[in-house]
Formats: sequence, structure tokens, C-alpha cells
Amino acid sequence: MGFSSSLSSYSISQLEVSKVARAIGHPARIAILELLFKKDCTCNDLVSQLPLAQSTVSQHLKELRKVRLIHGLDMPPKTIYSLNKQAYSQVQVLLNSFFQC
Amino acid sequence: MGFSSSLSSYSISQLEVSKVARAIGHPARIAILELLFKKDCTCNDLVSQLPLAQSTVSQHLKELRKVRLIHGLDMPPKTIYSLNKQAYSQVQVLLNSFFQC
DNA sequence: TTGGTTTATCGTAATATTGCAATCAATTAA
DNA sequence: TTAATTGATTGCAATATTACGATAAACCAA
Repeated sequence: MGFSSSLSSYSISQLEVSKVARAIGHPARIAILELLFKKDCTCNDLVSQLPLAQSTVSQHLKELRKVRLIHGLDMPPKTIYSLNKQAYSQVQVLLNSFFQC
Repeated sequence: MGFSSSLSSYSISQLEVSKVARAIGHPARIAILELLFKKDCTCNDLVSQLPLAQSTVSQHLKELRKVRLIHGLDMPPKTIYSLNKQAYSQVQVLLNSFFQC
């Protein structure tokens, strides 16, 4: 990222909050989280409900996995994606505590 | 943004959540919000507490103003920045309702 | 008036993000 | 085996973001 050179100037919690915020900072990723909240999906399931190409959706899934908001179960050639409910509520708590004080 | 061509494919609330998430998706902007939570500041006040040039801080302030998380009171040549506490708690509610269901 | 202070904006460069088509690897179906 | 399906990855282009210095506008102090 553009600020990687002065990463150390920010606190762990500032970095953490901004990292998850950035991860959900795209409408497609919000849409993916909402769809996965309803039920587990394969990548193709998601592609058919989003205005994006398969490779693009796969990329967004990768971003969400990177911050552990979702979980991919490998069943080749399929991957079953699901919400990581634990991480999900941790993020909820994290954002809440940021906005609380 | 890169997804502006298919903006209409997303719901208002998906766009809204992702927009505020993106606004707080940078550690400098998180730091600014935290500093403004403690007390109102001028741009220079913030510059002296951040590892960034004045023009960069001004740019971040503009982003935060764009989503109305902060408020700028013009007292030329100074501008007094403060949290927009109302918008702040609206964002809190917005994110909570997203994570709730 | 002149000089200092403050902050927004402009110009520019470096980097990151987003999106797609094409392809590859791994599996299943025929 | 051969063909089809699935999804990750690669390569690439377009655009957005981040950061800085320089500058301009608006005010105050001397």
C-alpha cells in the first residue's frame, strides 16, 4: 500500500481497524458477505448473482479470506465458501470499540 | 472508482456501507478520527501529530468530510475540525446493522 | 504595506485496486 | 480416455489512491 513506508507510525489497532474497513470497502465484497450470510456458496454461485467475471469474484474472495472474514473449504474442483462467523463478530466488536471511544 | 460502471447493480445500502468503510480504510484517517474525538483540531495540529505532510493531511480531511464524518469550521486562515458526532453514530449504526444480519 | 500563518488546491509520481480474458490444474461425467 | 466443470492464477489495461512540494488565497501582526 501507499503508506507501507510509515506503517510503524500507526498503532496496531489503527492498522487493524483500517485493514478490515478496507476489506469491506467495496460493494461487491459487501454483497458477497451478505450472500454468504444467507448460505454457503461456491465461487460460481456468487458469480451468477454478481455483475462480475469469475476471475474478479475469485479475487474478491481472496481479499476477504486474507482478513479471515470468510472461509474456503476445498472440495476440488469446487470450493465451498462460508462466513467465518467468529472472525465476523470479532470485526463487529473491533469496529464497535473503535466507534465507542 | 473502478466499479462505477456497475454501480447500479448494487443496493443503496451496499454502496453506503462500502463507502464509509473505504473512508475509514486508512490508518491516517483512523488516527485523525481518534485525535478529533479527544478534541477539535486545526489541520496543523493534526500535521504535528501525524507522519504526513500538510497537503496530505488536508487531503485525508477532505475524504472524511466527503462522508460527513467530520466537520470543518472555517475561521480563516484556520479551519477548526471536529467530529460530526451525529454522522459518527449513524455510521456506527450502519455498520452494526450490516454485521447484525 | 509587508511579512507571517494557515490551509486548500494543483501538478506529478509512485503504487494499489479493480476488472477481464486466457489459461492451468484438479476433478467429475460420459 | 475424452470432454466438461470449477476455480485459482497470470498478464494486462484502466483507474484510483496516496504522498509530496509548490503555490495561491485569506487572514493577522507589525
